[in-house]
Amino acid sequence: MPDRSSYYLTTAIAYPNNKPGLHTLYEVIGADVIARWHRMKGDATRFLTGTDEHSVNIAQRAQELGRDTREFVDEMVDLFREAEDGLLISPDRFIRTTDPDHRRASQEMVRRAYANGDVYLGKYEGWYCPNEGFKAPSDLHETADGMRCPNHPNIDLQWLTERNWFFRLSAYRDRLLAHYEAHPDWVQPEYRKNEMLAFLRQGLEDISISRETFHWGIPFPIRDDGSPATLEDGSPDPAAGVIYVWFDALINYITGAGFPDDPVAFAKWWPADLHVIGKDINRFHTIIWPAMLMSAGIEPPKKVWVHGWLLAAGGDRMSKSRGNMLDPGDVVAAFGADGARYVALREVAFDKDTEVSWDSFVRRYNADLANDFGNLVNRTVTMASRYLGGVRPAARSAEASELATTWGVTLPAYARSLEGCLLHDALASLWGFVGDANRLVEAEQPWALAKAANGGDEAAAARLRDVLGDLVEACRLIGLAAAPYLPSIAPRVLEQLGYSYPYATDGNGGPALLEELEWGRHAGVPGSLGTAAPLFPRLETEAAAAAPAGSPS
RNA sequence: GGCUGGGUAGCUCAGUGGUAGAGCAAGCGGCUCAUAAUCGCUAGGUCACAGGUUCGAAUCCUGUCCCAGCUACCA
Repeated sequence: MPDRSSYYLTTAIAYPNNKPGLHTLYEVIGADVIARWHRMKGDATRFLTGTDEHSVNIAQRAQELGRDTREFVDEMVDLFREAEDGLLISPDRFIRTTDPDHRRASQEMVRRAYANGDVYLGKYEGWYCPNEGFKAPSDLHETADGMRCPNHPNIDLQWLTERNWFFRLSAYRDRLLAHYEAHPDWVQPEYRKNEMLAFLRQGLEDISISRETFHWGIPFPIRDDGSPATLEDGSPDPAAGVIYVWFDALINYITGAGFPDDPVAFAKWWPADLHVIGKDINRFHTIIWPAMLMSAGIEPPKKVWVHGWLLAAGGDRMSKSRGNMLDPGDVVAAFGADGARYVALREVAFDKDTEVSWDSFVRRYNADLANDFGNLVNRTVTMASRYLGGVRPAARSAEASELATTWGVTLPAYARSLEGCLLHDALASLWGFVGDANRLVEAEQPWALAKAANGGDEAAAARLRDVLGDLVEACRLIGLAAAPYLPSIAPRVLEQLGYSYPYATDGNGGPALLEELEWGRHAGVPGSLGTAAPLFPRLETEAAAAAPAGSPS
């Protein structure tokens, strides 16, 4: 047997300065679906998600609240983990940039870049807010009194120069362009790649990678003279400053693969197969990050997928401060974890921004999950139980069943979309098949066949078994195929159909999914149907589905 | 400002030269196995606006208006 192929994917790590909204977790839900798909296919899969905790804003926020920074982030990180648990996110590791191995990885990357001649001492100049540190000009207002910080308009800003270490990003322009040329699909969707190519062609400036005005960060491992920045007692020398948060944040992806402590694991997982990121951090991932890796003699990731955002009604960006975000807890409470995952990924295109609302989620849930799929399973199990005495009917052969023919088209389209990160298109393909199954019920009218069979019509009895067998098989296939999206409902579908569910709760173990998704895979296996029970209770649009206060409507 | 993409049915969107499409929502009808579910039918658009090319334009060209993204150190 050949080794299982490995698949390593990551999300961006979130900065935990607040309770996460659904728009933040959307990316993680999408990545989780991809991770589960690969696990079920039988790939050795590693899925990394986590938090980016070294931003000056985090330290600032903790200070405002009068809290110890570490204690504050621990609490915020718990909120993230709870929200992810509620959505059945299944990371193989939840990485925190405050983890000790990440400190080692970040310092090692600085050392390697330094050894390679790509790190040098320079100075960083800019407007400095005494309360917040250096501010980008784009974050400031120019007034008659000079430049002002929007958060502290009464304080005079200072033009300061700080000693900084710089990374020689400018040296990597041509190598990056060559990389883009050699790997034309490495940044997707295409228009996101083109934006970065345009940026590259303008030329690159070096970037600062250290800070010395605050100490919430990973200690910079090198002194001005190149010697290790370690004090006699082995502790880091605070005078050396800290690694700038962006440089350390990106490195989480290799820390999570075993760098530098575990070369065997690292060789297995790296380069990553997929980074799923938001459009706001494209440049960091597709220009700075590959240059950092090149400098350290490490291959760039194979693919970066840049997803869009959930927008509130009117096209506004969702945020806590705007008061228009969807609380994942509310969404899970109303739709269930599976329903929340489904509506988010079905309503929002994974390759661009989409406007969503509580109402659009309710409509989608009712139409696709309660009415189409949930009801299909319910009517199938009910009819088969009633008409056939609880014995599970076998599907017809693939040659004899029109549903099998349709499935032969549906599954490849579904798999192609999913593996191409078009997670919404994948669901659209699969739900087309749900409609085919519902139409078969109307065309065959099993209740009429049952009546005829009761009257002694042998042909009708045979046809009844065939039709219901096909429908049971269709439900099995849909339930299994949708399992990455509906991880807790899929086992219940199989159970109602009288099948055991062979995968663990994270999708690992069990037979290769694509084999299980062959029409009639278990047609010869006798079994009894389970009990029909609604999988997705319908939400009434007026009472039960009322949007929680504060949600965009 | 520059570059790129977009403005199509109430909603979300597909459709790159040949008589406007899907899903949802709405109305009507059928069926009864089912979560008032399902199946069928109907209605609904001067395809942002104005010119132009063409036998013919949502689709190509020009201009205008509007929206979004990119245009480097908040992350």
